[in-house]
Amino acid sequence: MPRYLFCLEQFTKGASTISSSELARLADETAATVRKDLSYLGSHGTRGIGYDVERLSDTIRQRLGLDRLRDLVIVGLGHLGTALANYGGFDEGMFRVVGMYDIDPEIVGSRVGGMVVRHVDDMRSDLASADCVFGIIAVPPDAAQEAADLLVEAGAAGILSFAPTLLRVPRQVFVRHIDLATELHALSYYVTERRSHSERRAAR
Amino acid sequence: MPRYLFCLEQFTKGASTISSSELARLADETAATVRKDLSYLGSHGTRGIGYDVERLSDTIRQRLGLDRLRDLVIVGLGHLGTALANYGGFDEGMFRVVGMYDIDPEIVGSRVGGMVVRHVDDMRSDLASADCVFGIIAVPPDAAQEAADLLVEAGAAGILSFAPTLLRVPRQVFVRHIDLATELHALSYYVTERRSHSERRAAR
DNA sequence: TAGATTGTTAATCGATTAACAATC
DNA sequence: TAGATTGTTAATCGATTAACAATC
Repeated sequence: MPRYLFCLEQFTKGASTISSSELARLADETAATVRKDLSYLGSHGTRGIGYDVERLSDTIRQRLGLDRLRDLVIVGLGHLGTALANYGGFDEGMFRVVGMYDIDPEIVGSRVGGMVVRHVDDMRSDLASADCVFGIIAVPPDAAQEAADLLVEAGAAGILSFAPTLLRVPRQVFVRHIDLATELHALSYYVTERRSHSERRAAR
Repeated sequence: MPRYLFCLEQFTKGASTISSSELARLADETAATVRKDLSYLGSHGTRGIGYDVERLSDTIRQRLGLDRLRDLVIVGLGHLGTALANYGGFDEGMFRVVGMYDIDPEIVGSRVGGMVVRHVDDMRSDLASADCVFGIIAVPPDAAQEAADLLVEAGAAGILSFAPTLLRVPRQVFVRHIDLATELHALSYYVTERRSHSERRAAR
């Protein structure tokens, strides 16, 4: 579902309406699946015409809980954290960075993207009044679990981790995990699969 | 499948054997599914004991085409590209960075992680003799399509893109796409879902 | 032998697809 | 009216699960 939204946002530059087959092509799906998924949203397209891009985007955003602003904190302001902090897509996407934390004295106190990096020890009190905060972990592997613990203590509702480490967190905290090695493995898998397919085809 | 490998690698510090239920817990799966998936690999566990961690890892790696070294190039050496270049997990994971490319004169010629960044125009000739190369795109959104085109021309077999842009590439090139906004959307979705669940539960 | 855990079958469940009436 | 495209049903396909014999 986030993928549909992503494709729609890419597409906005074009027409104001999109058909299920067009969206399917963009999202690498079949038209039938797209229609099924969208009808599940209770969303209303127009027969003979397609879906209103703007209206559909709004409906999906609402469904994803993106109708109100979400607060983000970034833990770890090395190269990765800095890159994430400077990522522009937050504004449109209904996220805003409300805090940046590090443990390195050289980094704490410096400015990244117009915001002063604070010490991780300040996180808990900083976020005491926040309602629903998402944490992004961009620290070295050894520090990832500690960062997760701090985020949990500070009341984070969800964590997005870029560290190649399995995190132990209470069940009520959602964790998503982006691991470069895993992504490369997946890529390698597809390429290997396809190659052996064409080899088999060539052998016939 | 890459996820199993990831979990196994995390686990290695412990015992030399792992049961389907343990692996299931780590990978957020059911024991039955794990056994089904692994049996599909033709892998052999031992009844009453479990799976040999080392042997299982090797089997999965082989299946993923990770039995031989894969070459990587990184396009875009800003903060994100630099973070990726310094990522340590390549060595164990059977990937190695063979080239770094940028277009900015301030970056071209500098050293990142012990390797000199070259100009994107050099990529094609640099990779002429390479067999199976994966490209990582870590450039700003506007430059992503251009980077993809260059990688395709240079003969990349797969592309991992961190740019929030839909890429047009020939069908034979595999693309994986990591978009921060999409990940956050997914996180937001789960949290929203769960919250409305517990509200419903509370309402009863 | 007793306990543990795999490998695999059969049953269930859910997701995808084809197809077409509804309708703009 | 003719063409296009949705929304939805019914059929198919695949994935997950339960369960248990096999066996270490």
